[in-house]
Amino acid sequence: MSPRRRDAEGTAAARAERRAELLATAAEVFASQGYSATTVRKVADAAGILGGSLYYHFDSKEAMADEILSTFLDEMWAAYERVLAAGLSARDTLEGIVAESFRSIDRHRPAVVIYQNESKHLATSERFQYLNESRRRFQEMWLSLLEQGVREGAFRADLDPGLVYRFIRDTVWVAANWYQPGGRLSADDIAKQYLAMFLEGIQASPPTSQEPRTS
Amino acid sequence: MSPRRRDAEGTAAARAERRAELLATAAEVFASQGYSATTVRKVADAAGILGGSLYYHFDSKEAMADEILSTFLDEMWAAYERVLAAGLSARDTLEGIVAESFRSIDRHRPAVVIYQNESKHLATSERFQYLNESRRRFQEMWLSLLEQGVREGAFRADLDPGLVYRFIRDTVWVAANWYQPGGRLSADDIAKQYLAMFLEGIQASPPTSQEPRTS
Amino acid sequence: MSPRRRDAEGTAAARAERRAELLATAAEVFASQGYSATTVRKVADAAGILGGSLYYHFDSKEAMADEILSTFLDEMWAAYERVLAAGLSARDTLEGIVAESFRSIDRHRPAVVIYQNESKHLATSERFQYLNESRRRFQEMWLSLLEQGVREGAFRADLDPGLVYRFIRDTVWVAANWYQPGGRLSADDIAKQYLAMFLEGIQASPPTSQEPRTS
Amino acid sequence: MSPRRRDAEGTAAARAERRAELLATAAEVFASQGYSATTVRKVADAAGILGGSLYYHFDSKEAMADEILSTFLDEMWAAYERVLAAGLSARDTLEGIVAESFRSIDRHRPAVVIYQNESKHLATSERFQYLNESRRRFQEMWLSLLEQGVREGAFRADLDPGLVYRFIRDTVWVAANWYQPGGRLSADDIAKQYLAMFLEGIQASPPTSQEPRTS
DNA sequence: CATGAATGAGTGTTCATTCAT
DNA sequence: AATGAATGAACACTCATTCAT
Repeated sequence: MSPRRRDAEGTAAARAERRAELLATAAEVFASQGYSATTVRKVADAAGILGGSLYYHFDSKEAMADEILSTFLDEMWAAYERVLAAGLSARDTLEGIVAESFRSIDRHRPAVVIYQNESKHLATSERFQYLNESRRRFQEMWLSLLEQGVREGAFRADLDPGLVYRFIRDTVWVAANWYQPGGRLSADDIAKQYLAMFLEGIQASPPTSQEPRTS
Repeated sequence: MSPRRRDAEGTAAARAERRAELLATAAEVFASQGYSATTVRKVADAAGILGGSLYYHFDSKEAMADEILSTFLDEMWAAYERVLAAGLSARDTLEGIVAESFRSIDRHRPAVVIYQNESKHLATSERFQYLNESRRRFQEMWLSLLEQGVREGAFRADLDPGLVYRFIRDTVWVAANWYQPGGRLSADDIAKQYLAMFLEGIQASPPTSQEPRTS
Repeated sequence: MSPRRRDAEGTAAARAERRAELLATAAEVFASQGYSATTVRKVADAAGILGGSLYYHFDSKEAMADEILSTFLDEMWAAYERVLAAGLSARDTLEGIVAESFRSIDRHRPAVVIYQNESKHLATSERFQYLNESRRRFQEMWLSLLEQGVREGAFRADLDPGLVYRFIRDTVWVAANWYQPGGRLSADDIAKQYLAMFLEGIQASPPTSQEPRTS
Repeated sequence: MSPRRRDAEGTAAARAERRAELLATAAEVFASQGYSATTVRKVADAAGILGGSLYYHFDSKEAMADEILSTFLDEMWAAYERVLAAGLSARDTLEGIVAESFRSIDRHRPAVVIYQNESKHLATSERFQYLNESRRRFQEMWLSLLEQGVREGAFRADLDPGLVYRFIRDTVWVAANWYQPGGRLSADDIAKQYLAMFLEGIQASPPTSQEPRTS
């Protein structure tokens, strides 16, 4: 490797690293204060630079949100695809998807919060159309998964599929608002307990059928 | 009744009515566009008046949000108190609380959306301390209800109470984001299905022992 | 005329008048400092209001330039059309056009300066395409007028028409840079002398033909 | 010649050459986009370097404009002085000055455009006082030349000298805005035709007395 | 009750300039 | 010589708010 080549790589890598740092900071601030309520100066303050300096790295505030969200979504969908490609049962697929979702929250918590809170607003702009597309794809995935589960006899047939879809979707993603990486419960712990609630409910198991209820 | 007196009454009543109208409009816009992203002018446009004219009715944009949220919370807590005062079993209380929550969503959808999306941000200001207090009260209520349920043998004991609390809280409130009063599913329908999911899960019941498996 | 109607007219008229006042101020500043070098605040200062207040009246700095230029061009072309419609000889038409041009300078001096100095720059934006169109129309008018003059034997045939066109165009418009309404020379005075120079040159008349040159 | 010495010479010469290159580029961009509307980055882009790198060669954006204009003016005045020093007739001097002006435009077109469009604005700063001085000197030169011409019977006496001065000055310099070196008309062609217009006008000569009018 | 014009602080963004490398 | 990251002041523009009418 020639010195020149190493230099070029070095600066390109350093640049990418700085971008990533700044994006992480921006994501944190957007998530905690809300995208609209966050000024570019607040982001810059959190990064220890001046407002205008951010524009050396990014074209606009919108561009930062764009990069934060699309990076997160790309990674999330890649993980989902791996699960879906395995051709498991509906139940196992559901477990896999939920587990991956919590892993996404673990790795991209601020991005998930932004996605959750701002995507309705952002999606009105041309640039963020992929948010709408992601939402559609998400819905299709869940509805067909739930349908498959009912067909396989794994899931109850007496529930409205649209409702169940929203129930799971919301519950999983909204958890990003309180989840703390490195906290008492790991992402996998939460996934496990959430799955238990989704699948079996919070009700104590009824006495076995051998002991019929005396009403 | 003297004309003067009638006028005064008429004016006072009309004034209150106008306030309510304007607040409803403001709540709608705040909910759909986000509080920070909503300008006073947008609210005024939606109400068919000019921006400055809102200040005849309200002291500030913040005052509008305040009145929207506190009205909603007051009514919600009154309903919760009625349920809690009945001294029912944990299971029945849970049903009652969830049902009342969906009734709140039905009656105050925009307020609930604002509460959901903006309260973290708003609660940093002195004026909105009651949001923090409401959150605390909410948490206490749920934790003691869940504990009671476990004691009564109604709820599973193997789940983290804090997690279950957040699970239910989030799932219920986030529904305000998609619920449409007068839509296909009524608030009570949704409450019923959500309760079914909370309590029994989405998994199909295993075959009962009366229908023995043919091995 | 009902009071209501008079009120409506009154406020509409007052509004239009205020706009015109502010536009005149803006034109003055744009003309004297250059459009790009003029900040919105400078315009506002000159108008005795704050920077932001201009946006109650105009959408943008560009919108002000637009209104200034299009108002001027509309009036100028209307005047030109009146001259052209009279069907005069080329010489008389030229006199009329030049006279109208100096009247335009008299009435819209700042607008003419802006047109002269900034139109190349502004015309790159979609909004100002009419500047290009006006330039084309202007060129066509002059070229056909000069051609007509040559045909009629009124103008010399040994000059490059494109050159003569630019010569006259530039000389007339650039005068806006130093012309002062109410100064020593009136717009009509200047028009008369400019016409003398265009037509007959600055050279002293040669001795009459009765005294043929002895070379 | 020691290597050290050759290096030093090479460096100094190369440095001067690079400056000249960069100044030519800057002049081009300033002329085509306007000084205020031109960012340092645009100049650097046109030169194929980064914005900050220009500051190795020049102290500031203003310094570039300064060097461009003063170089042009120095050369122009040197040429004018040569013409004036020849002690010719007013008519021949005028021809010489106009011809030199078009040669200046040919050699320094961008500088002339900048001078034409920006000098009023730049001349407000201390650094550019020489622009005002040049203007004064220019005016004196022309006024005395015109006066001489009238005295000599070469120029008409019925025209306002100030007006004629401005007429010629503007017409000559403004031509820099459309002149293209290497175009259809050379600088000398244009000078010749402009002189014809200045001196004799664009009007066809009246029929000579040998061809008497038939009344 | 509402309007219309204004305020003034603040927003996202630009840009001339600096400087360590 | 040139880069790349940063500065800091300024810019066009927005917006919650005020107030005379």
